[in-house]
Order: sequence, then C-alpha cells, then structure tokens
Amino acid sequence: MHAFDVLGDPARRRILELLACGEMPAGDVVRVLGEEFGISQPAVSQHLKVLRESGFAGVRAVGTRRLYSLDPTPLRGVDEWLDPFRRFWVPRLDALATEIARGKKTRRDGDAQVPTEDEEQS
Amino acid sequence: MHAFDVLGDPARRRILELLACGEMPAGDVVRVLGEEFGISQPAVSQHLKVLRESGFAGVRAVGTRRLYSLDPTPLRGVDEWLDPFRRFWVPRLDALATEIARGKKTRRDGDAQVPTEDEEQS
DNA sequence: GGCAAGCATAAGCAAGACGTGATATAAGTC
DNA sequence: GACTTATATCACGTCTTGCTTATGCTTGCC
Repeated sequence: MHAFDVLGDPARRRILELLACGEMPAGDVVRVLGEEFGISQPAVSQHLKVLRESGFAGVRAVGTRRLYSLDPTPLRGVDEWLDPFRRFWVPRLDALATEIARGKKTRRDGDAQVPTEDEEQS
Repeated sequence: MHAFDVLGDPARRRILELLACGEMPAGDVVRVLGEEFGISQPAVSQHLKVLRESGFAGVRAVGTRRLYSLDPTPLRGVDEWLDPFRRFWVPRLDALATEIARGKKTRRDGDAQVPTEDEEQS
C-alpha cells in the first residue's frame, strides 16, 4: 500500500498524530479512535496493522500490551514528493540567500513569489 | 474528497507533476497518462475532474481545448498537516539559530536530532 | 450545414477498502 | 488451572473507486 493511500484514511492520520506524541499502547489508541470516530477495536487494530506493514509505525510488546510508536520514514518520503511543489507557496529562499551573499540591496520581492511556468525549475 | 484521497492515486499524482511544469491541455495529459499508465481518455478525464473538484487544478477553455493548471492550495494544506511530524527528520533549526544568536560554540549535535516524547512539542 | 477534433459524461462492472461481530491467542491474576 | 484483560485475526457485507465502452456536447473548419 502506497504511503498516500495509508494517509488517505482519517482514522490512520489521527493515529499518526497520536503516535507523534510518543509511544502509545494499542488500547489507548482504540479508546481515542472509538470516541472520535465511533469505530470498534478490530477496526483500529486493522488500521494499526496497515500502519505497521506500510512502515509508518513500529510495535513493542510489553507484557500483554503492544506499544506502538511512530516511524517517520514514509512521512519523510511524502515530504520529499511534496518538495518540487513547495516552490508554489514558499518564497525562494535560495535566491534570497544568494542575493544576501552577494551583498545586493533587497529588491522588491516581486520575483520571490509563485513562479510562472517559463522560469527554470528543479 | 479529502486531499490525501486525491493524492492516493498514482495517476493523479502524475498529473499534478505534469501541471507543476505549467499549464497543459487535457489532450496532452491524456497522451502521457495513456503511455505511462495505459488508461483511456475517459479515465484521465475523470481524474482531471477529481482534481478540479478538490481544488488541485483549475481549467481554462481556449477554443476547443481545456488548459489545466495547478492550484497549490490543497497541497499546501497537506504540507501543513505534515509540519508537526517534520521534527522527526529535520534538524531543529530554531534551536540551532538560538544557539548561534547566543554565540555559543556548536555542541555535538546529539540533541538536534529526533526528539523524544518528553521534550516540548507544538 | 456537415463533419471532425477535443473533451466530458453516463452506465456498468470488478476489485478493494473499511466496517462489523465472532473468535483466537497470549499474558497476567487469583 | 480457571478467568480476565489486551490485542489480533477471521468471515462476511457494503460502499467506494477506478476502469471500460458508448455517447453527448462544443468548437473550429470546409
């Protein structure tokens, strides 16, 4: 299952948000998701399985509990996919840095905005 | 349809990549997707519809052609959702900046890495 | 007007995703 | 060993998605 498919489900996104705060036993996840989404324990368990198998989460058994933790690797991949698009909303810091390095006076920021298609890319 | 669901389909991701290079007529998209994914014109047209209706793309009619263009807004939303997770793989630039501002010597970068759950978040 | 090109829409179908209730498994408690 | 708790898995129904083929609607051109 592709990373974006995994993130397609709101319940799974919520689980990742929970895990971002630190390790969490499956039971706690079940409780929160149950309250917020009204879904059952098996449903949550299956989501956790998806997160496990797609590399978003790791598990650690402690007694009868299963402590889930976030693995950021696939999210990082998503972040990287997003990278070429970021130029559409992020001021071009590289160009800015270059200008600063050259000691130029700051120009009007007209060309530090969303680029048009005939600008260089990559 | 939620942004992440839209991005869940590889064909749609590809279309967004194409549109990132600039405006493109539907026919060209059909040709590329046809080659790369082996799908038909209606299939592509339906993907374009999804992208339109979810705000990822805009259209402009020119004669009999439909020029599609990227609208970065929803991608930006995705980027923002990703933000709280970024601390897991991005060195903490804010802390780094603080240290530099204070004129401290650069410490070993042991604590500039992935934070543990008992550190402050947000 | 007639025709072709460019694209969108409709209808139908197959596959997969997500939910449920029931049940299995394994560890802790008495 | 019996029972409870914590979690996973099974079997199954349903809804959604994404594809296909067929067709409709504009626009440009002769």
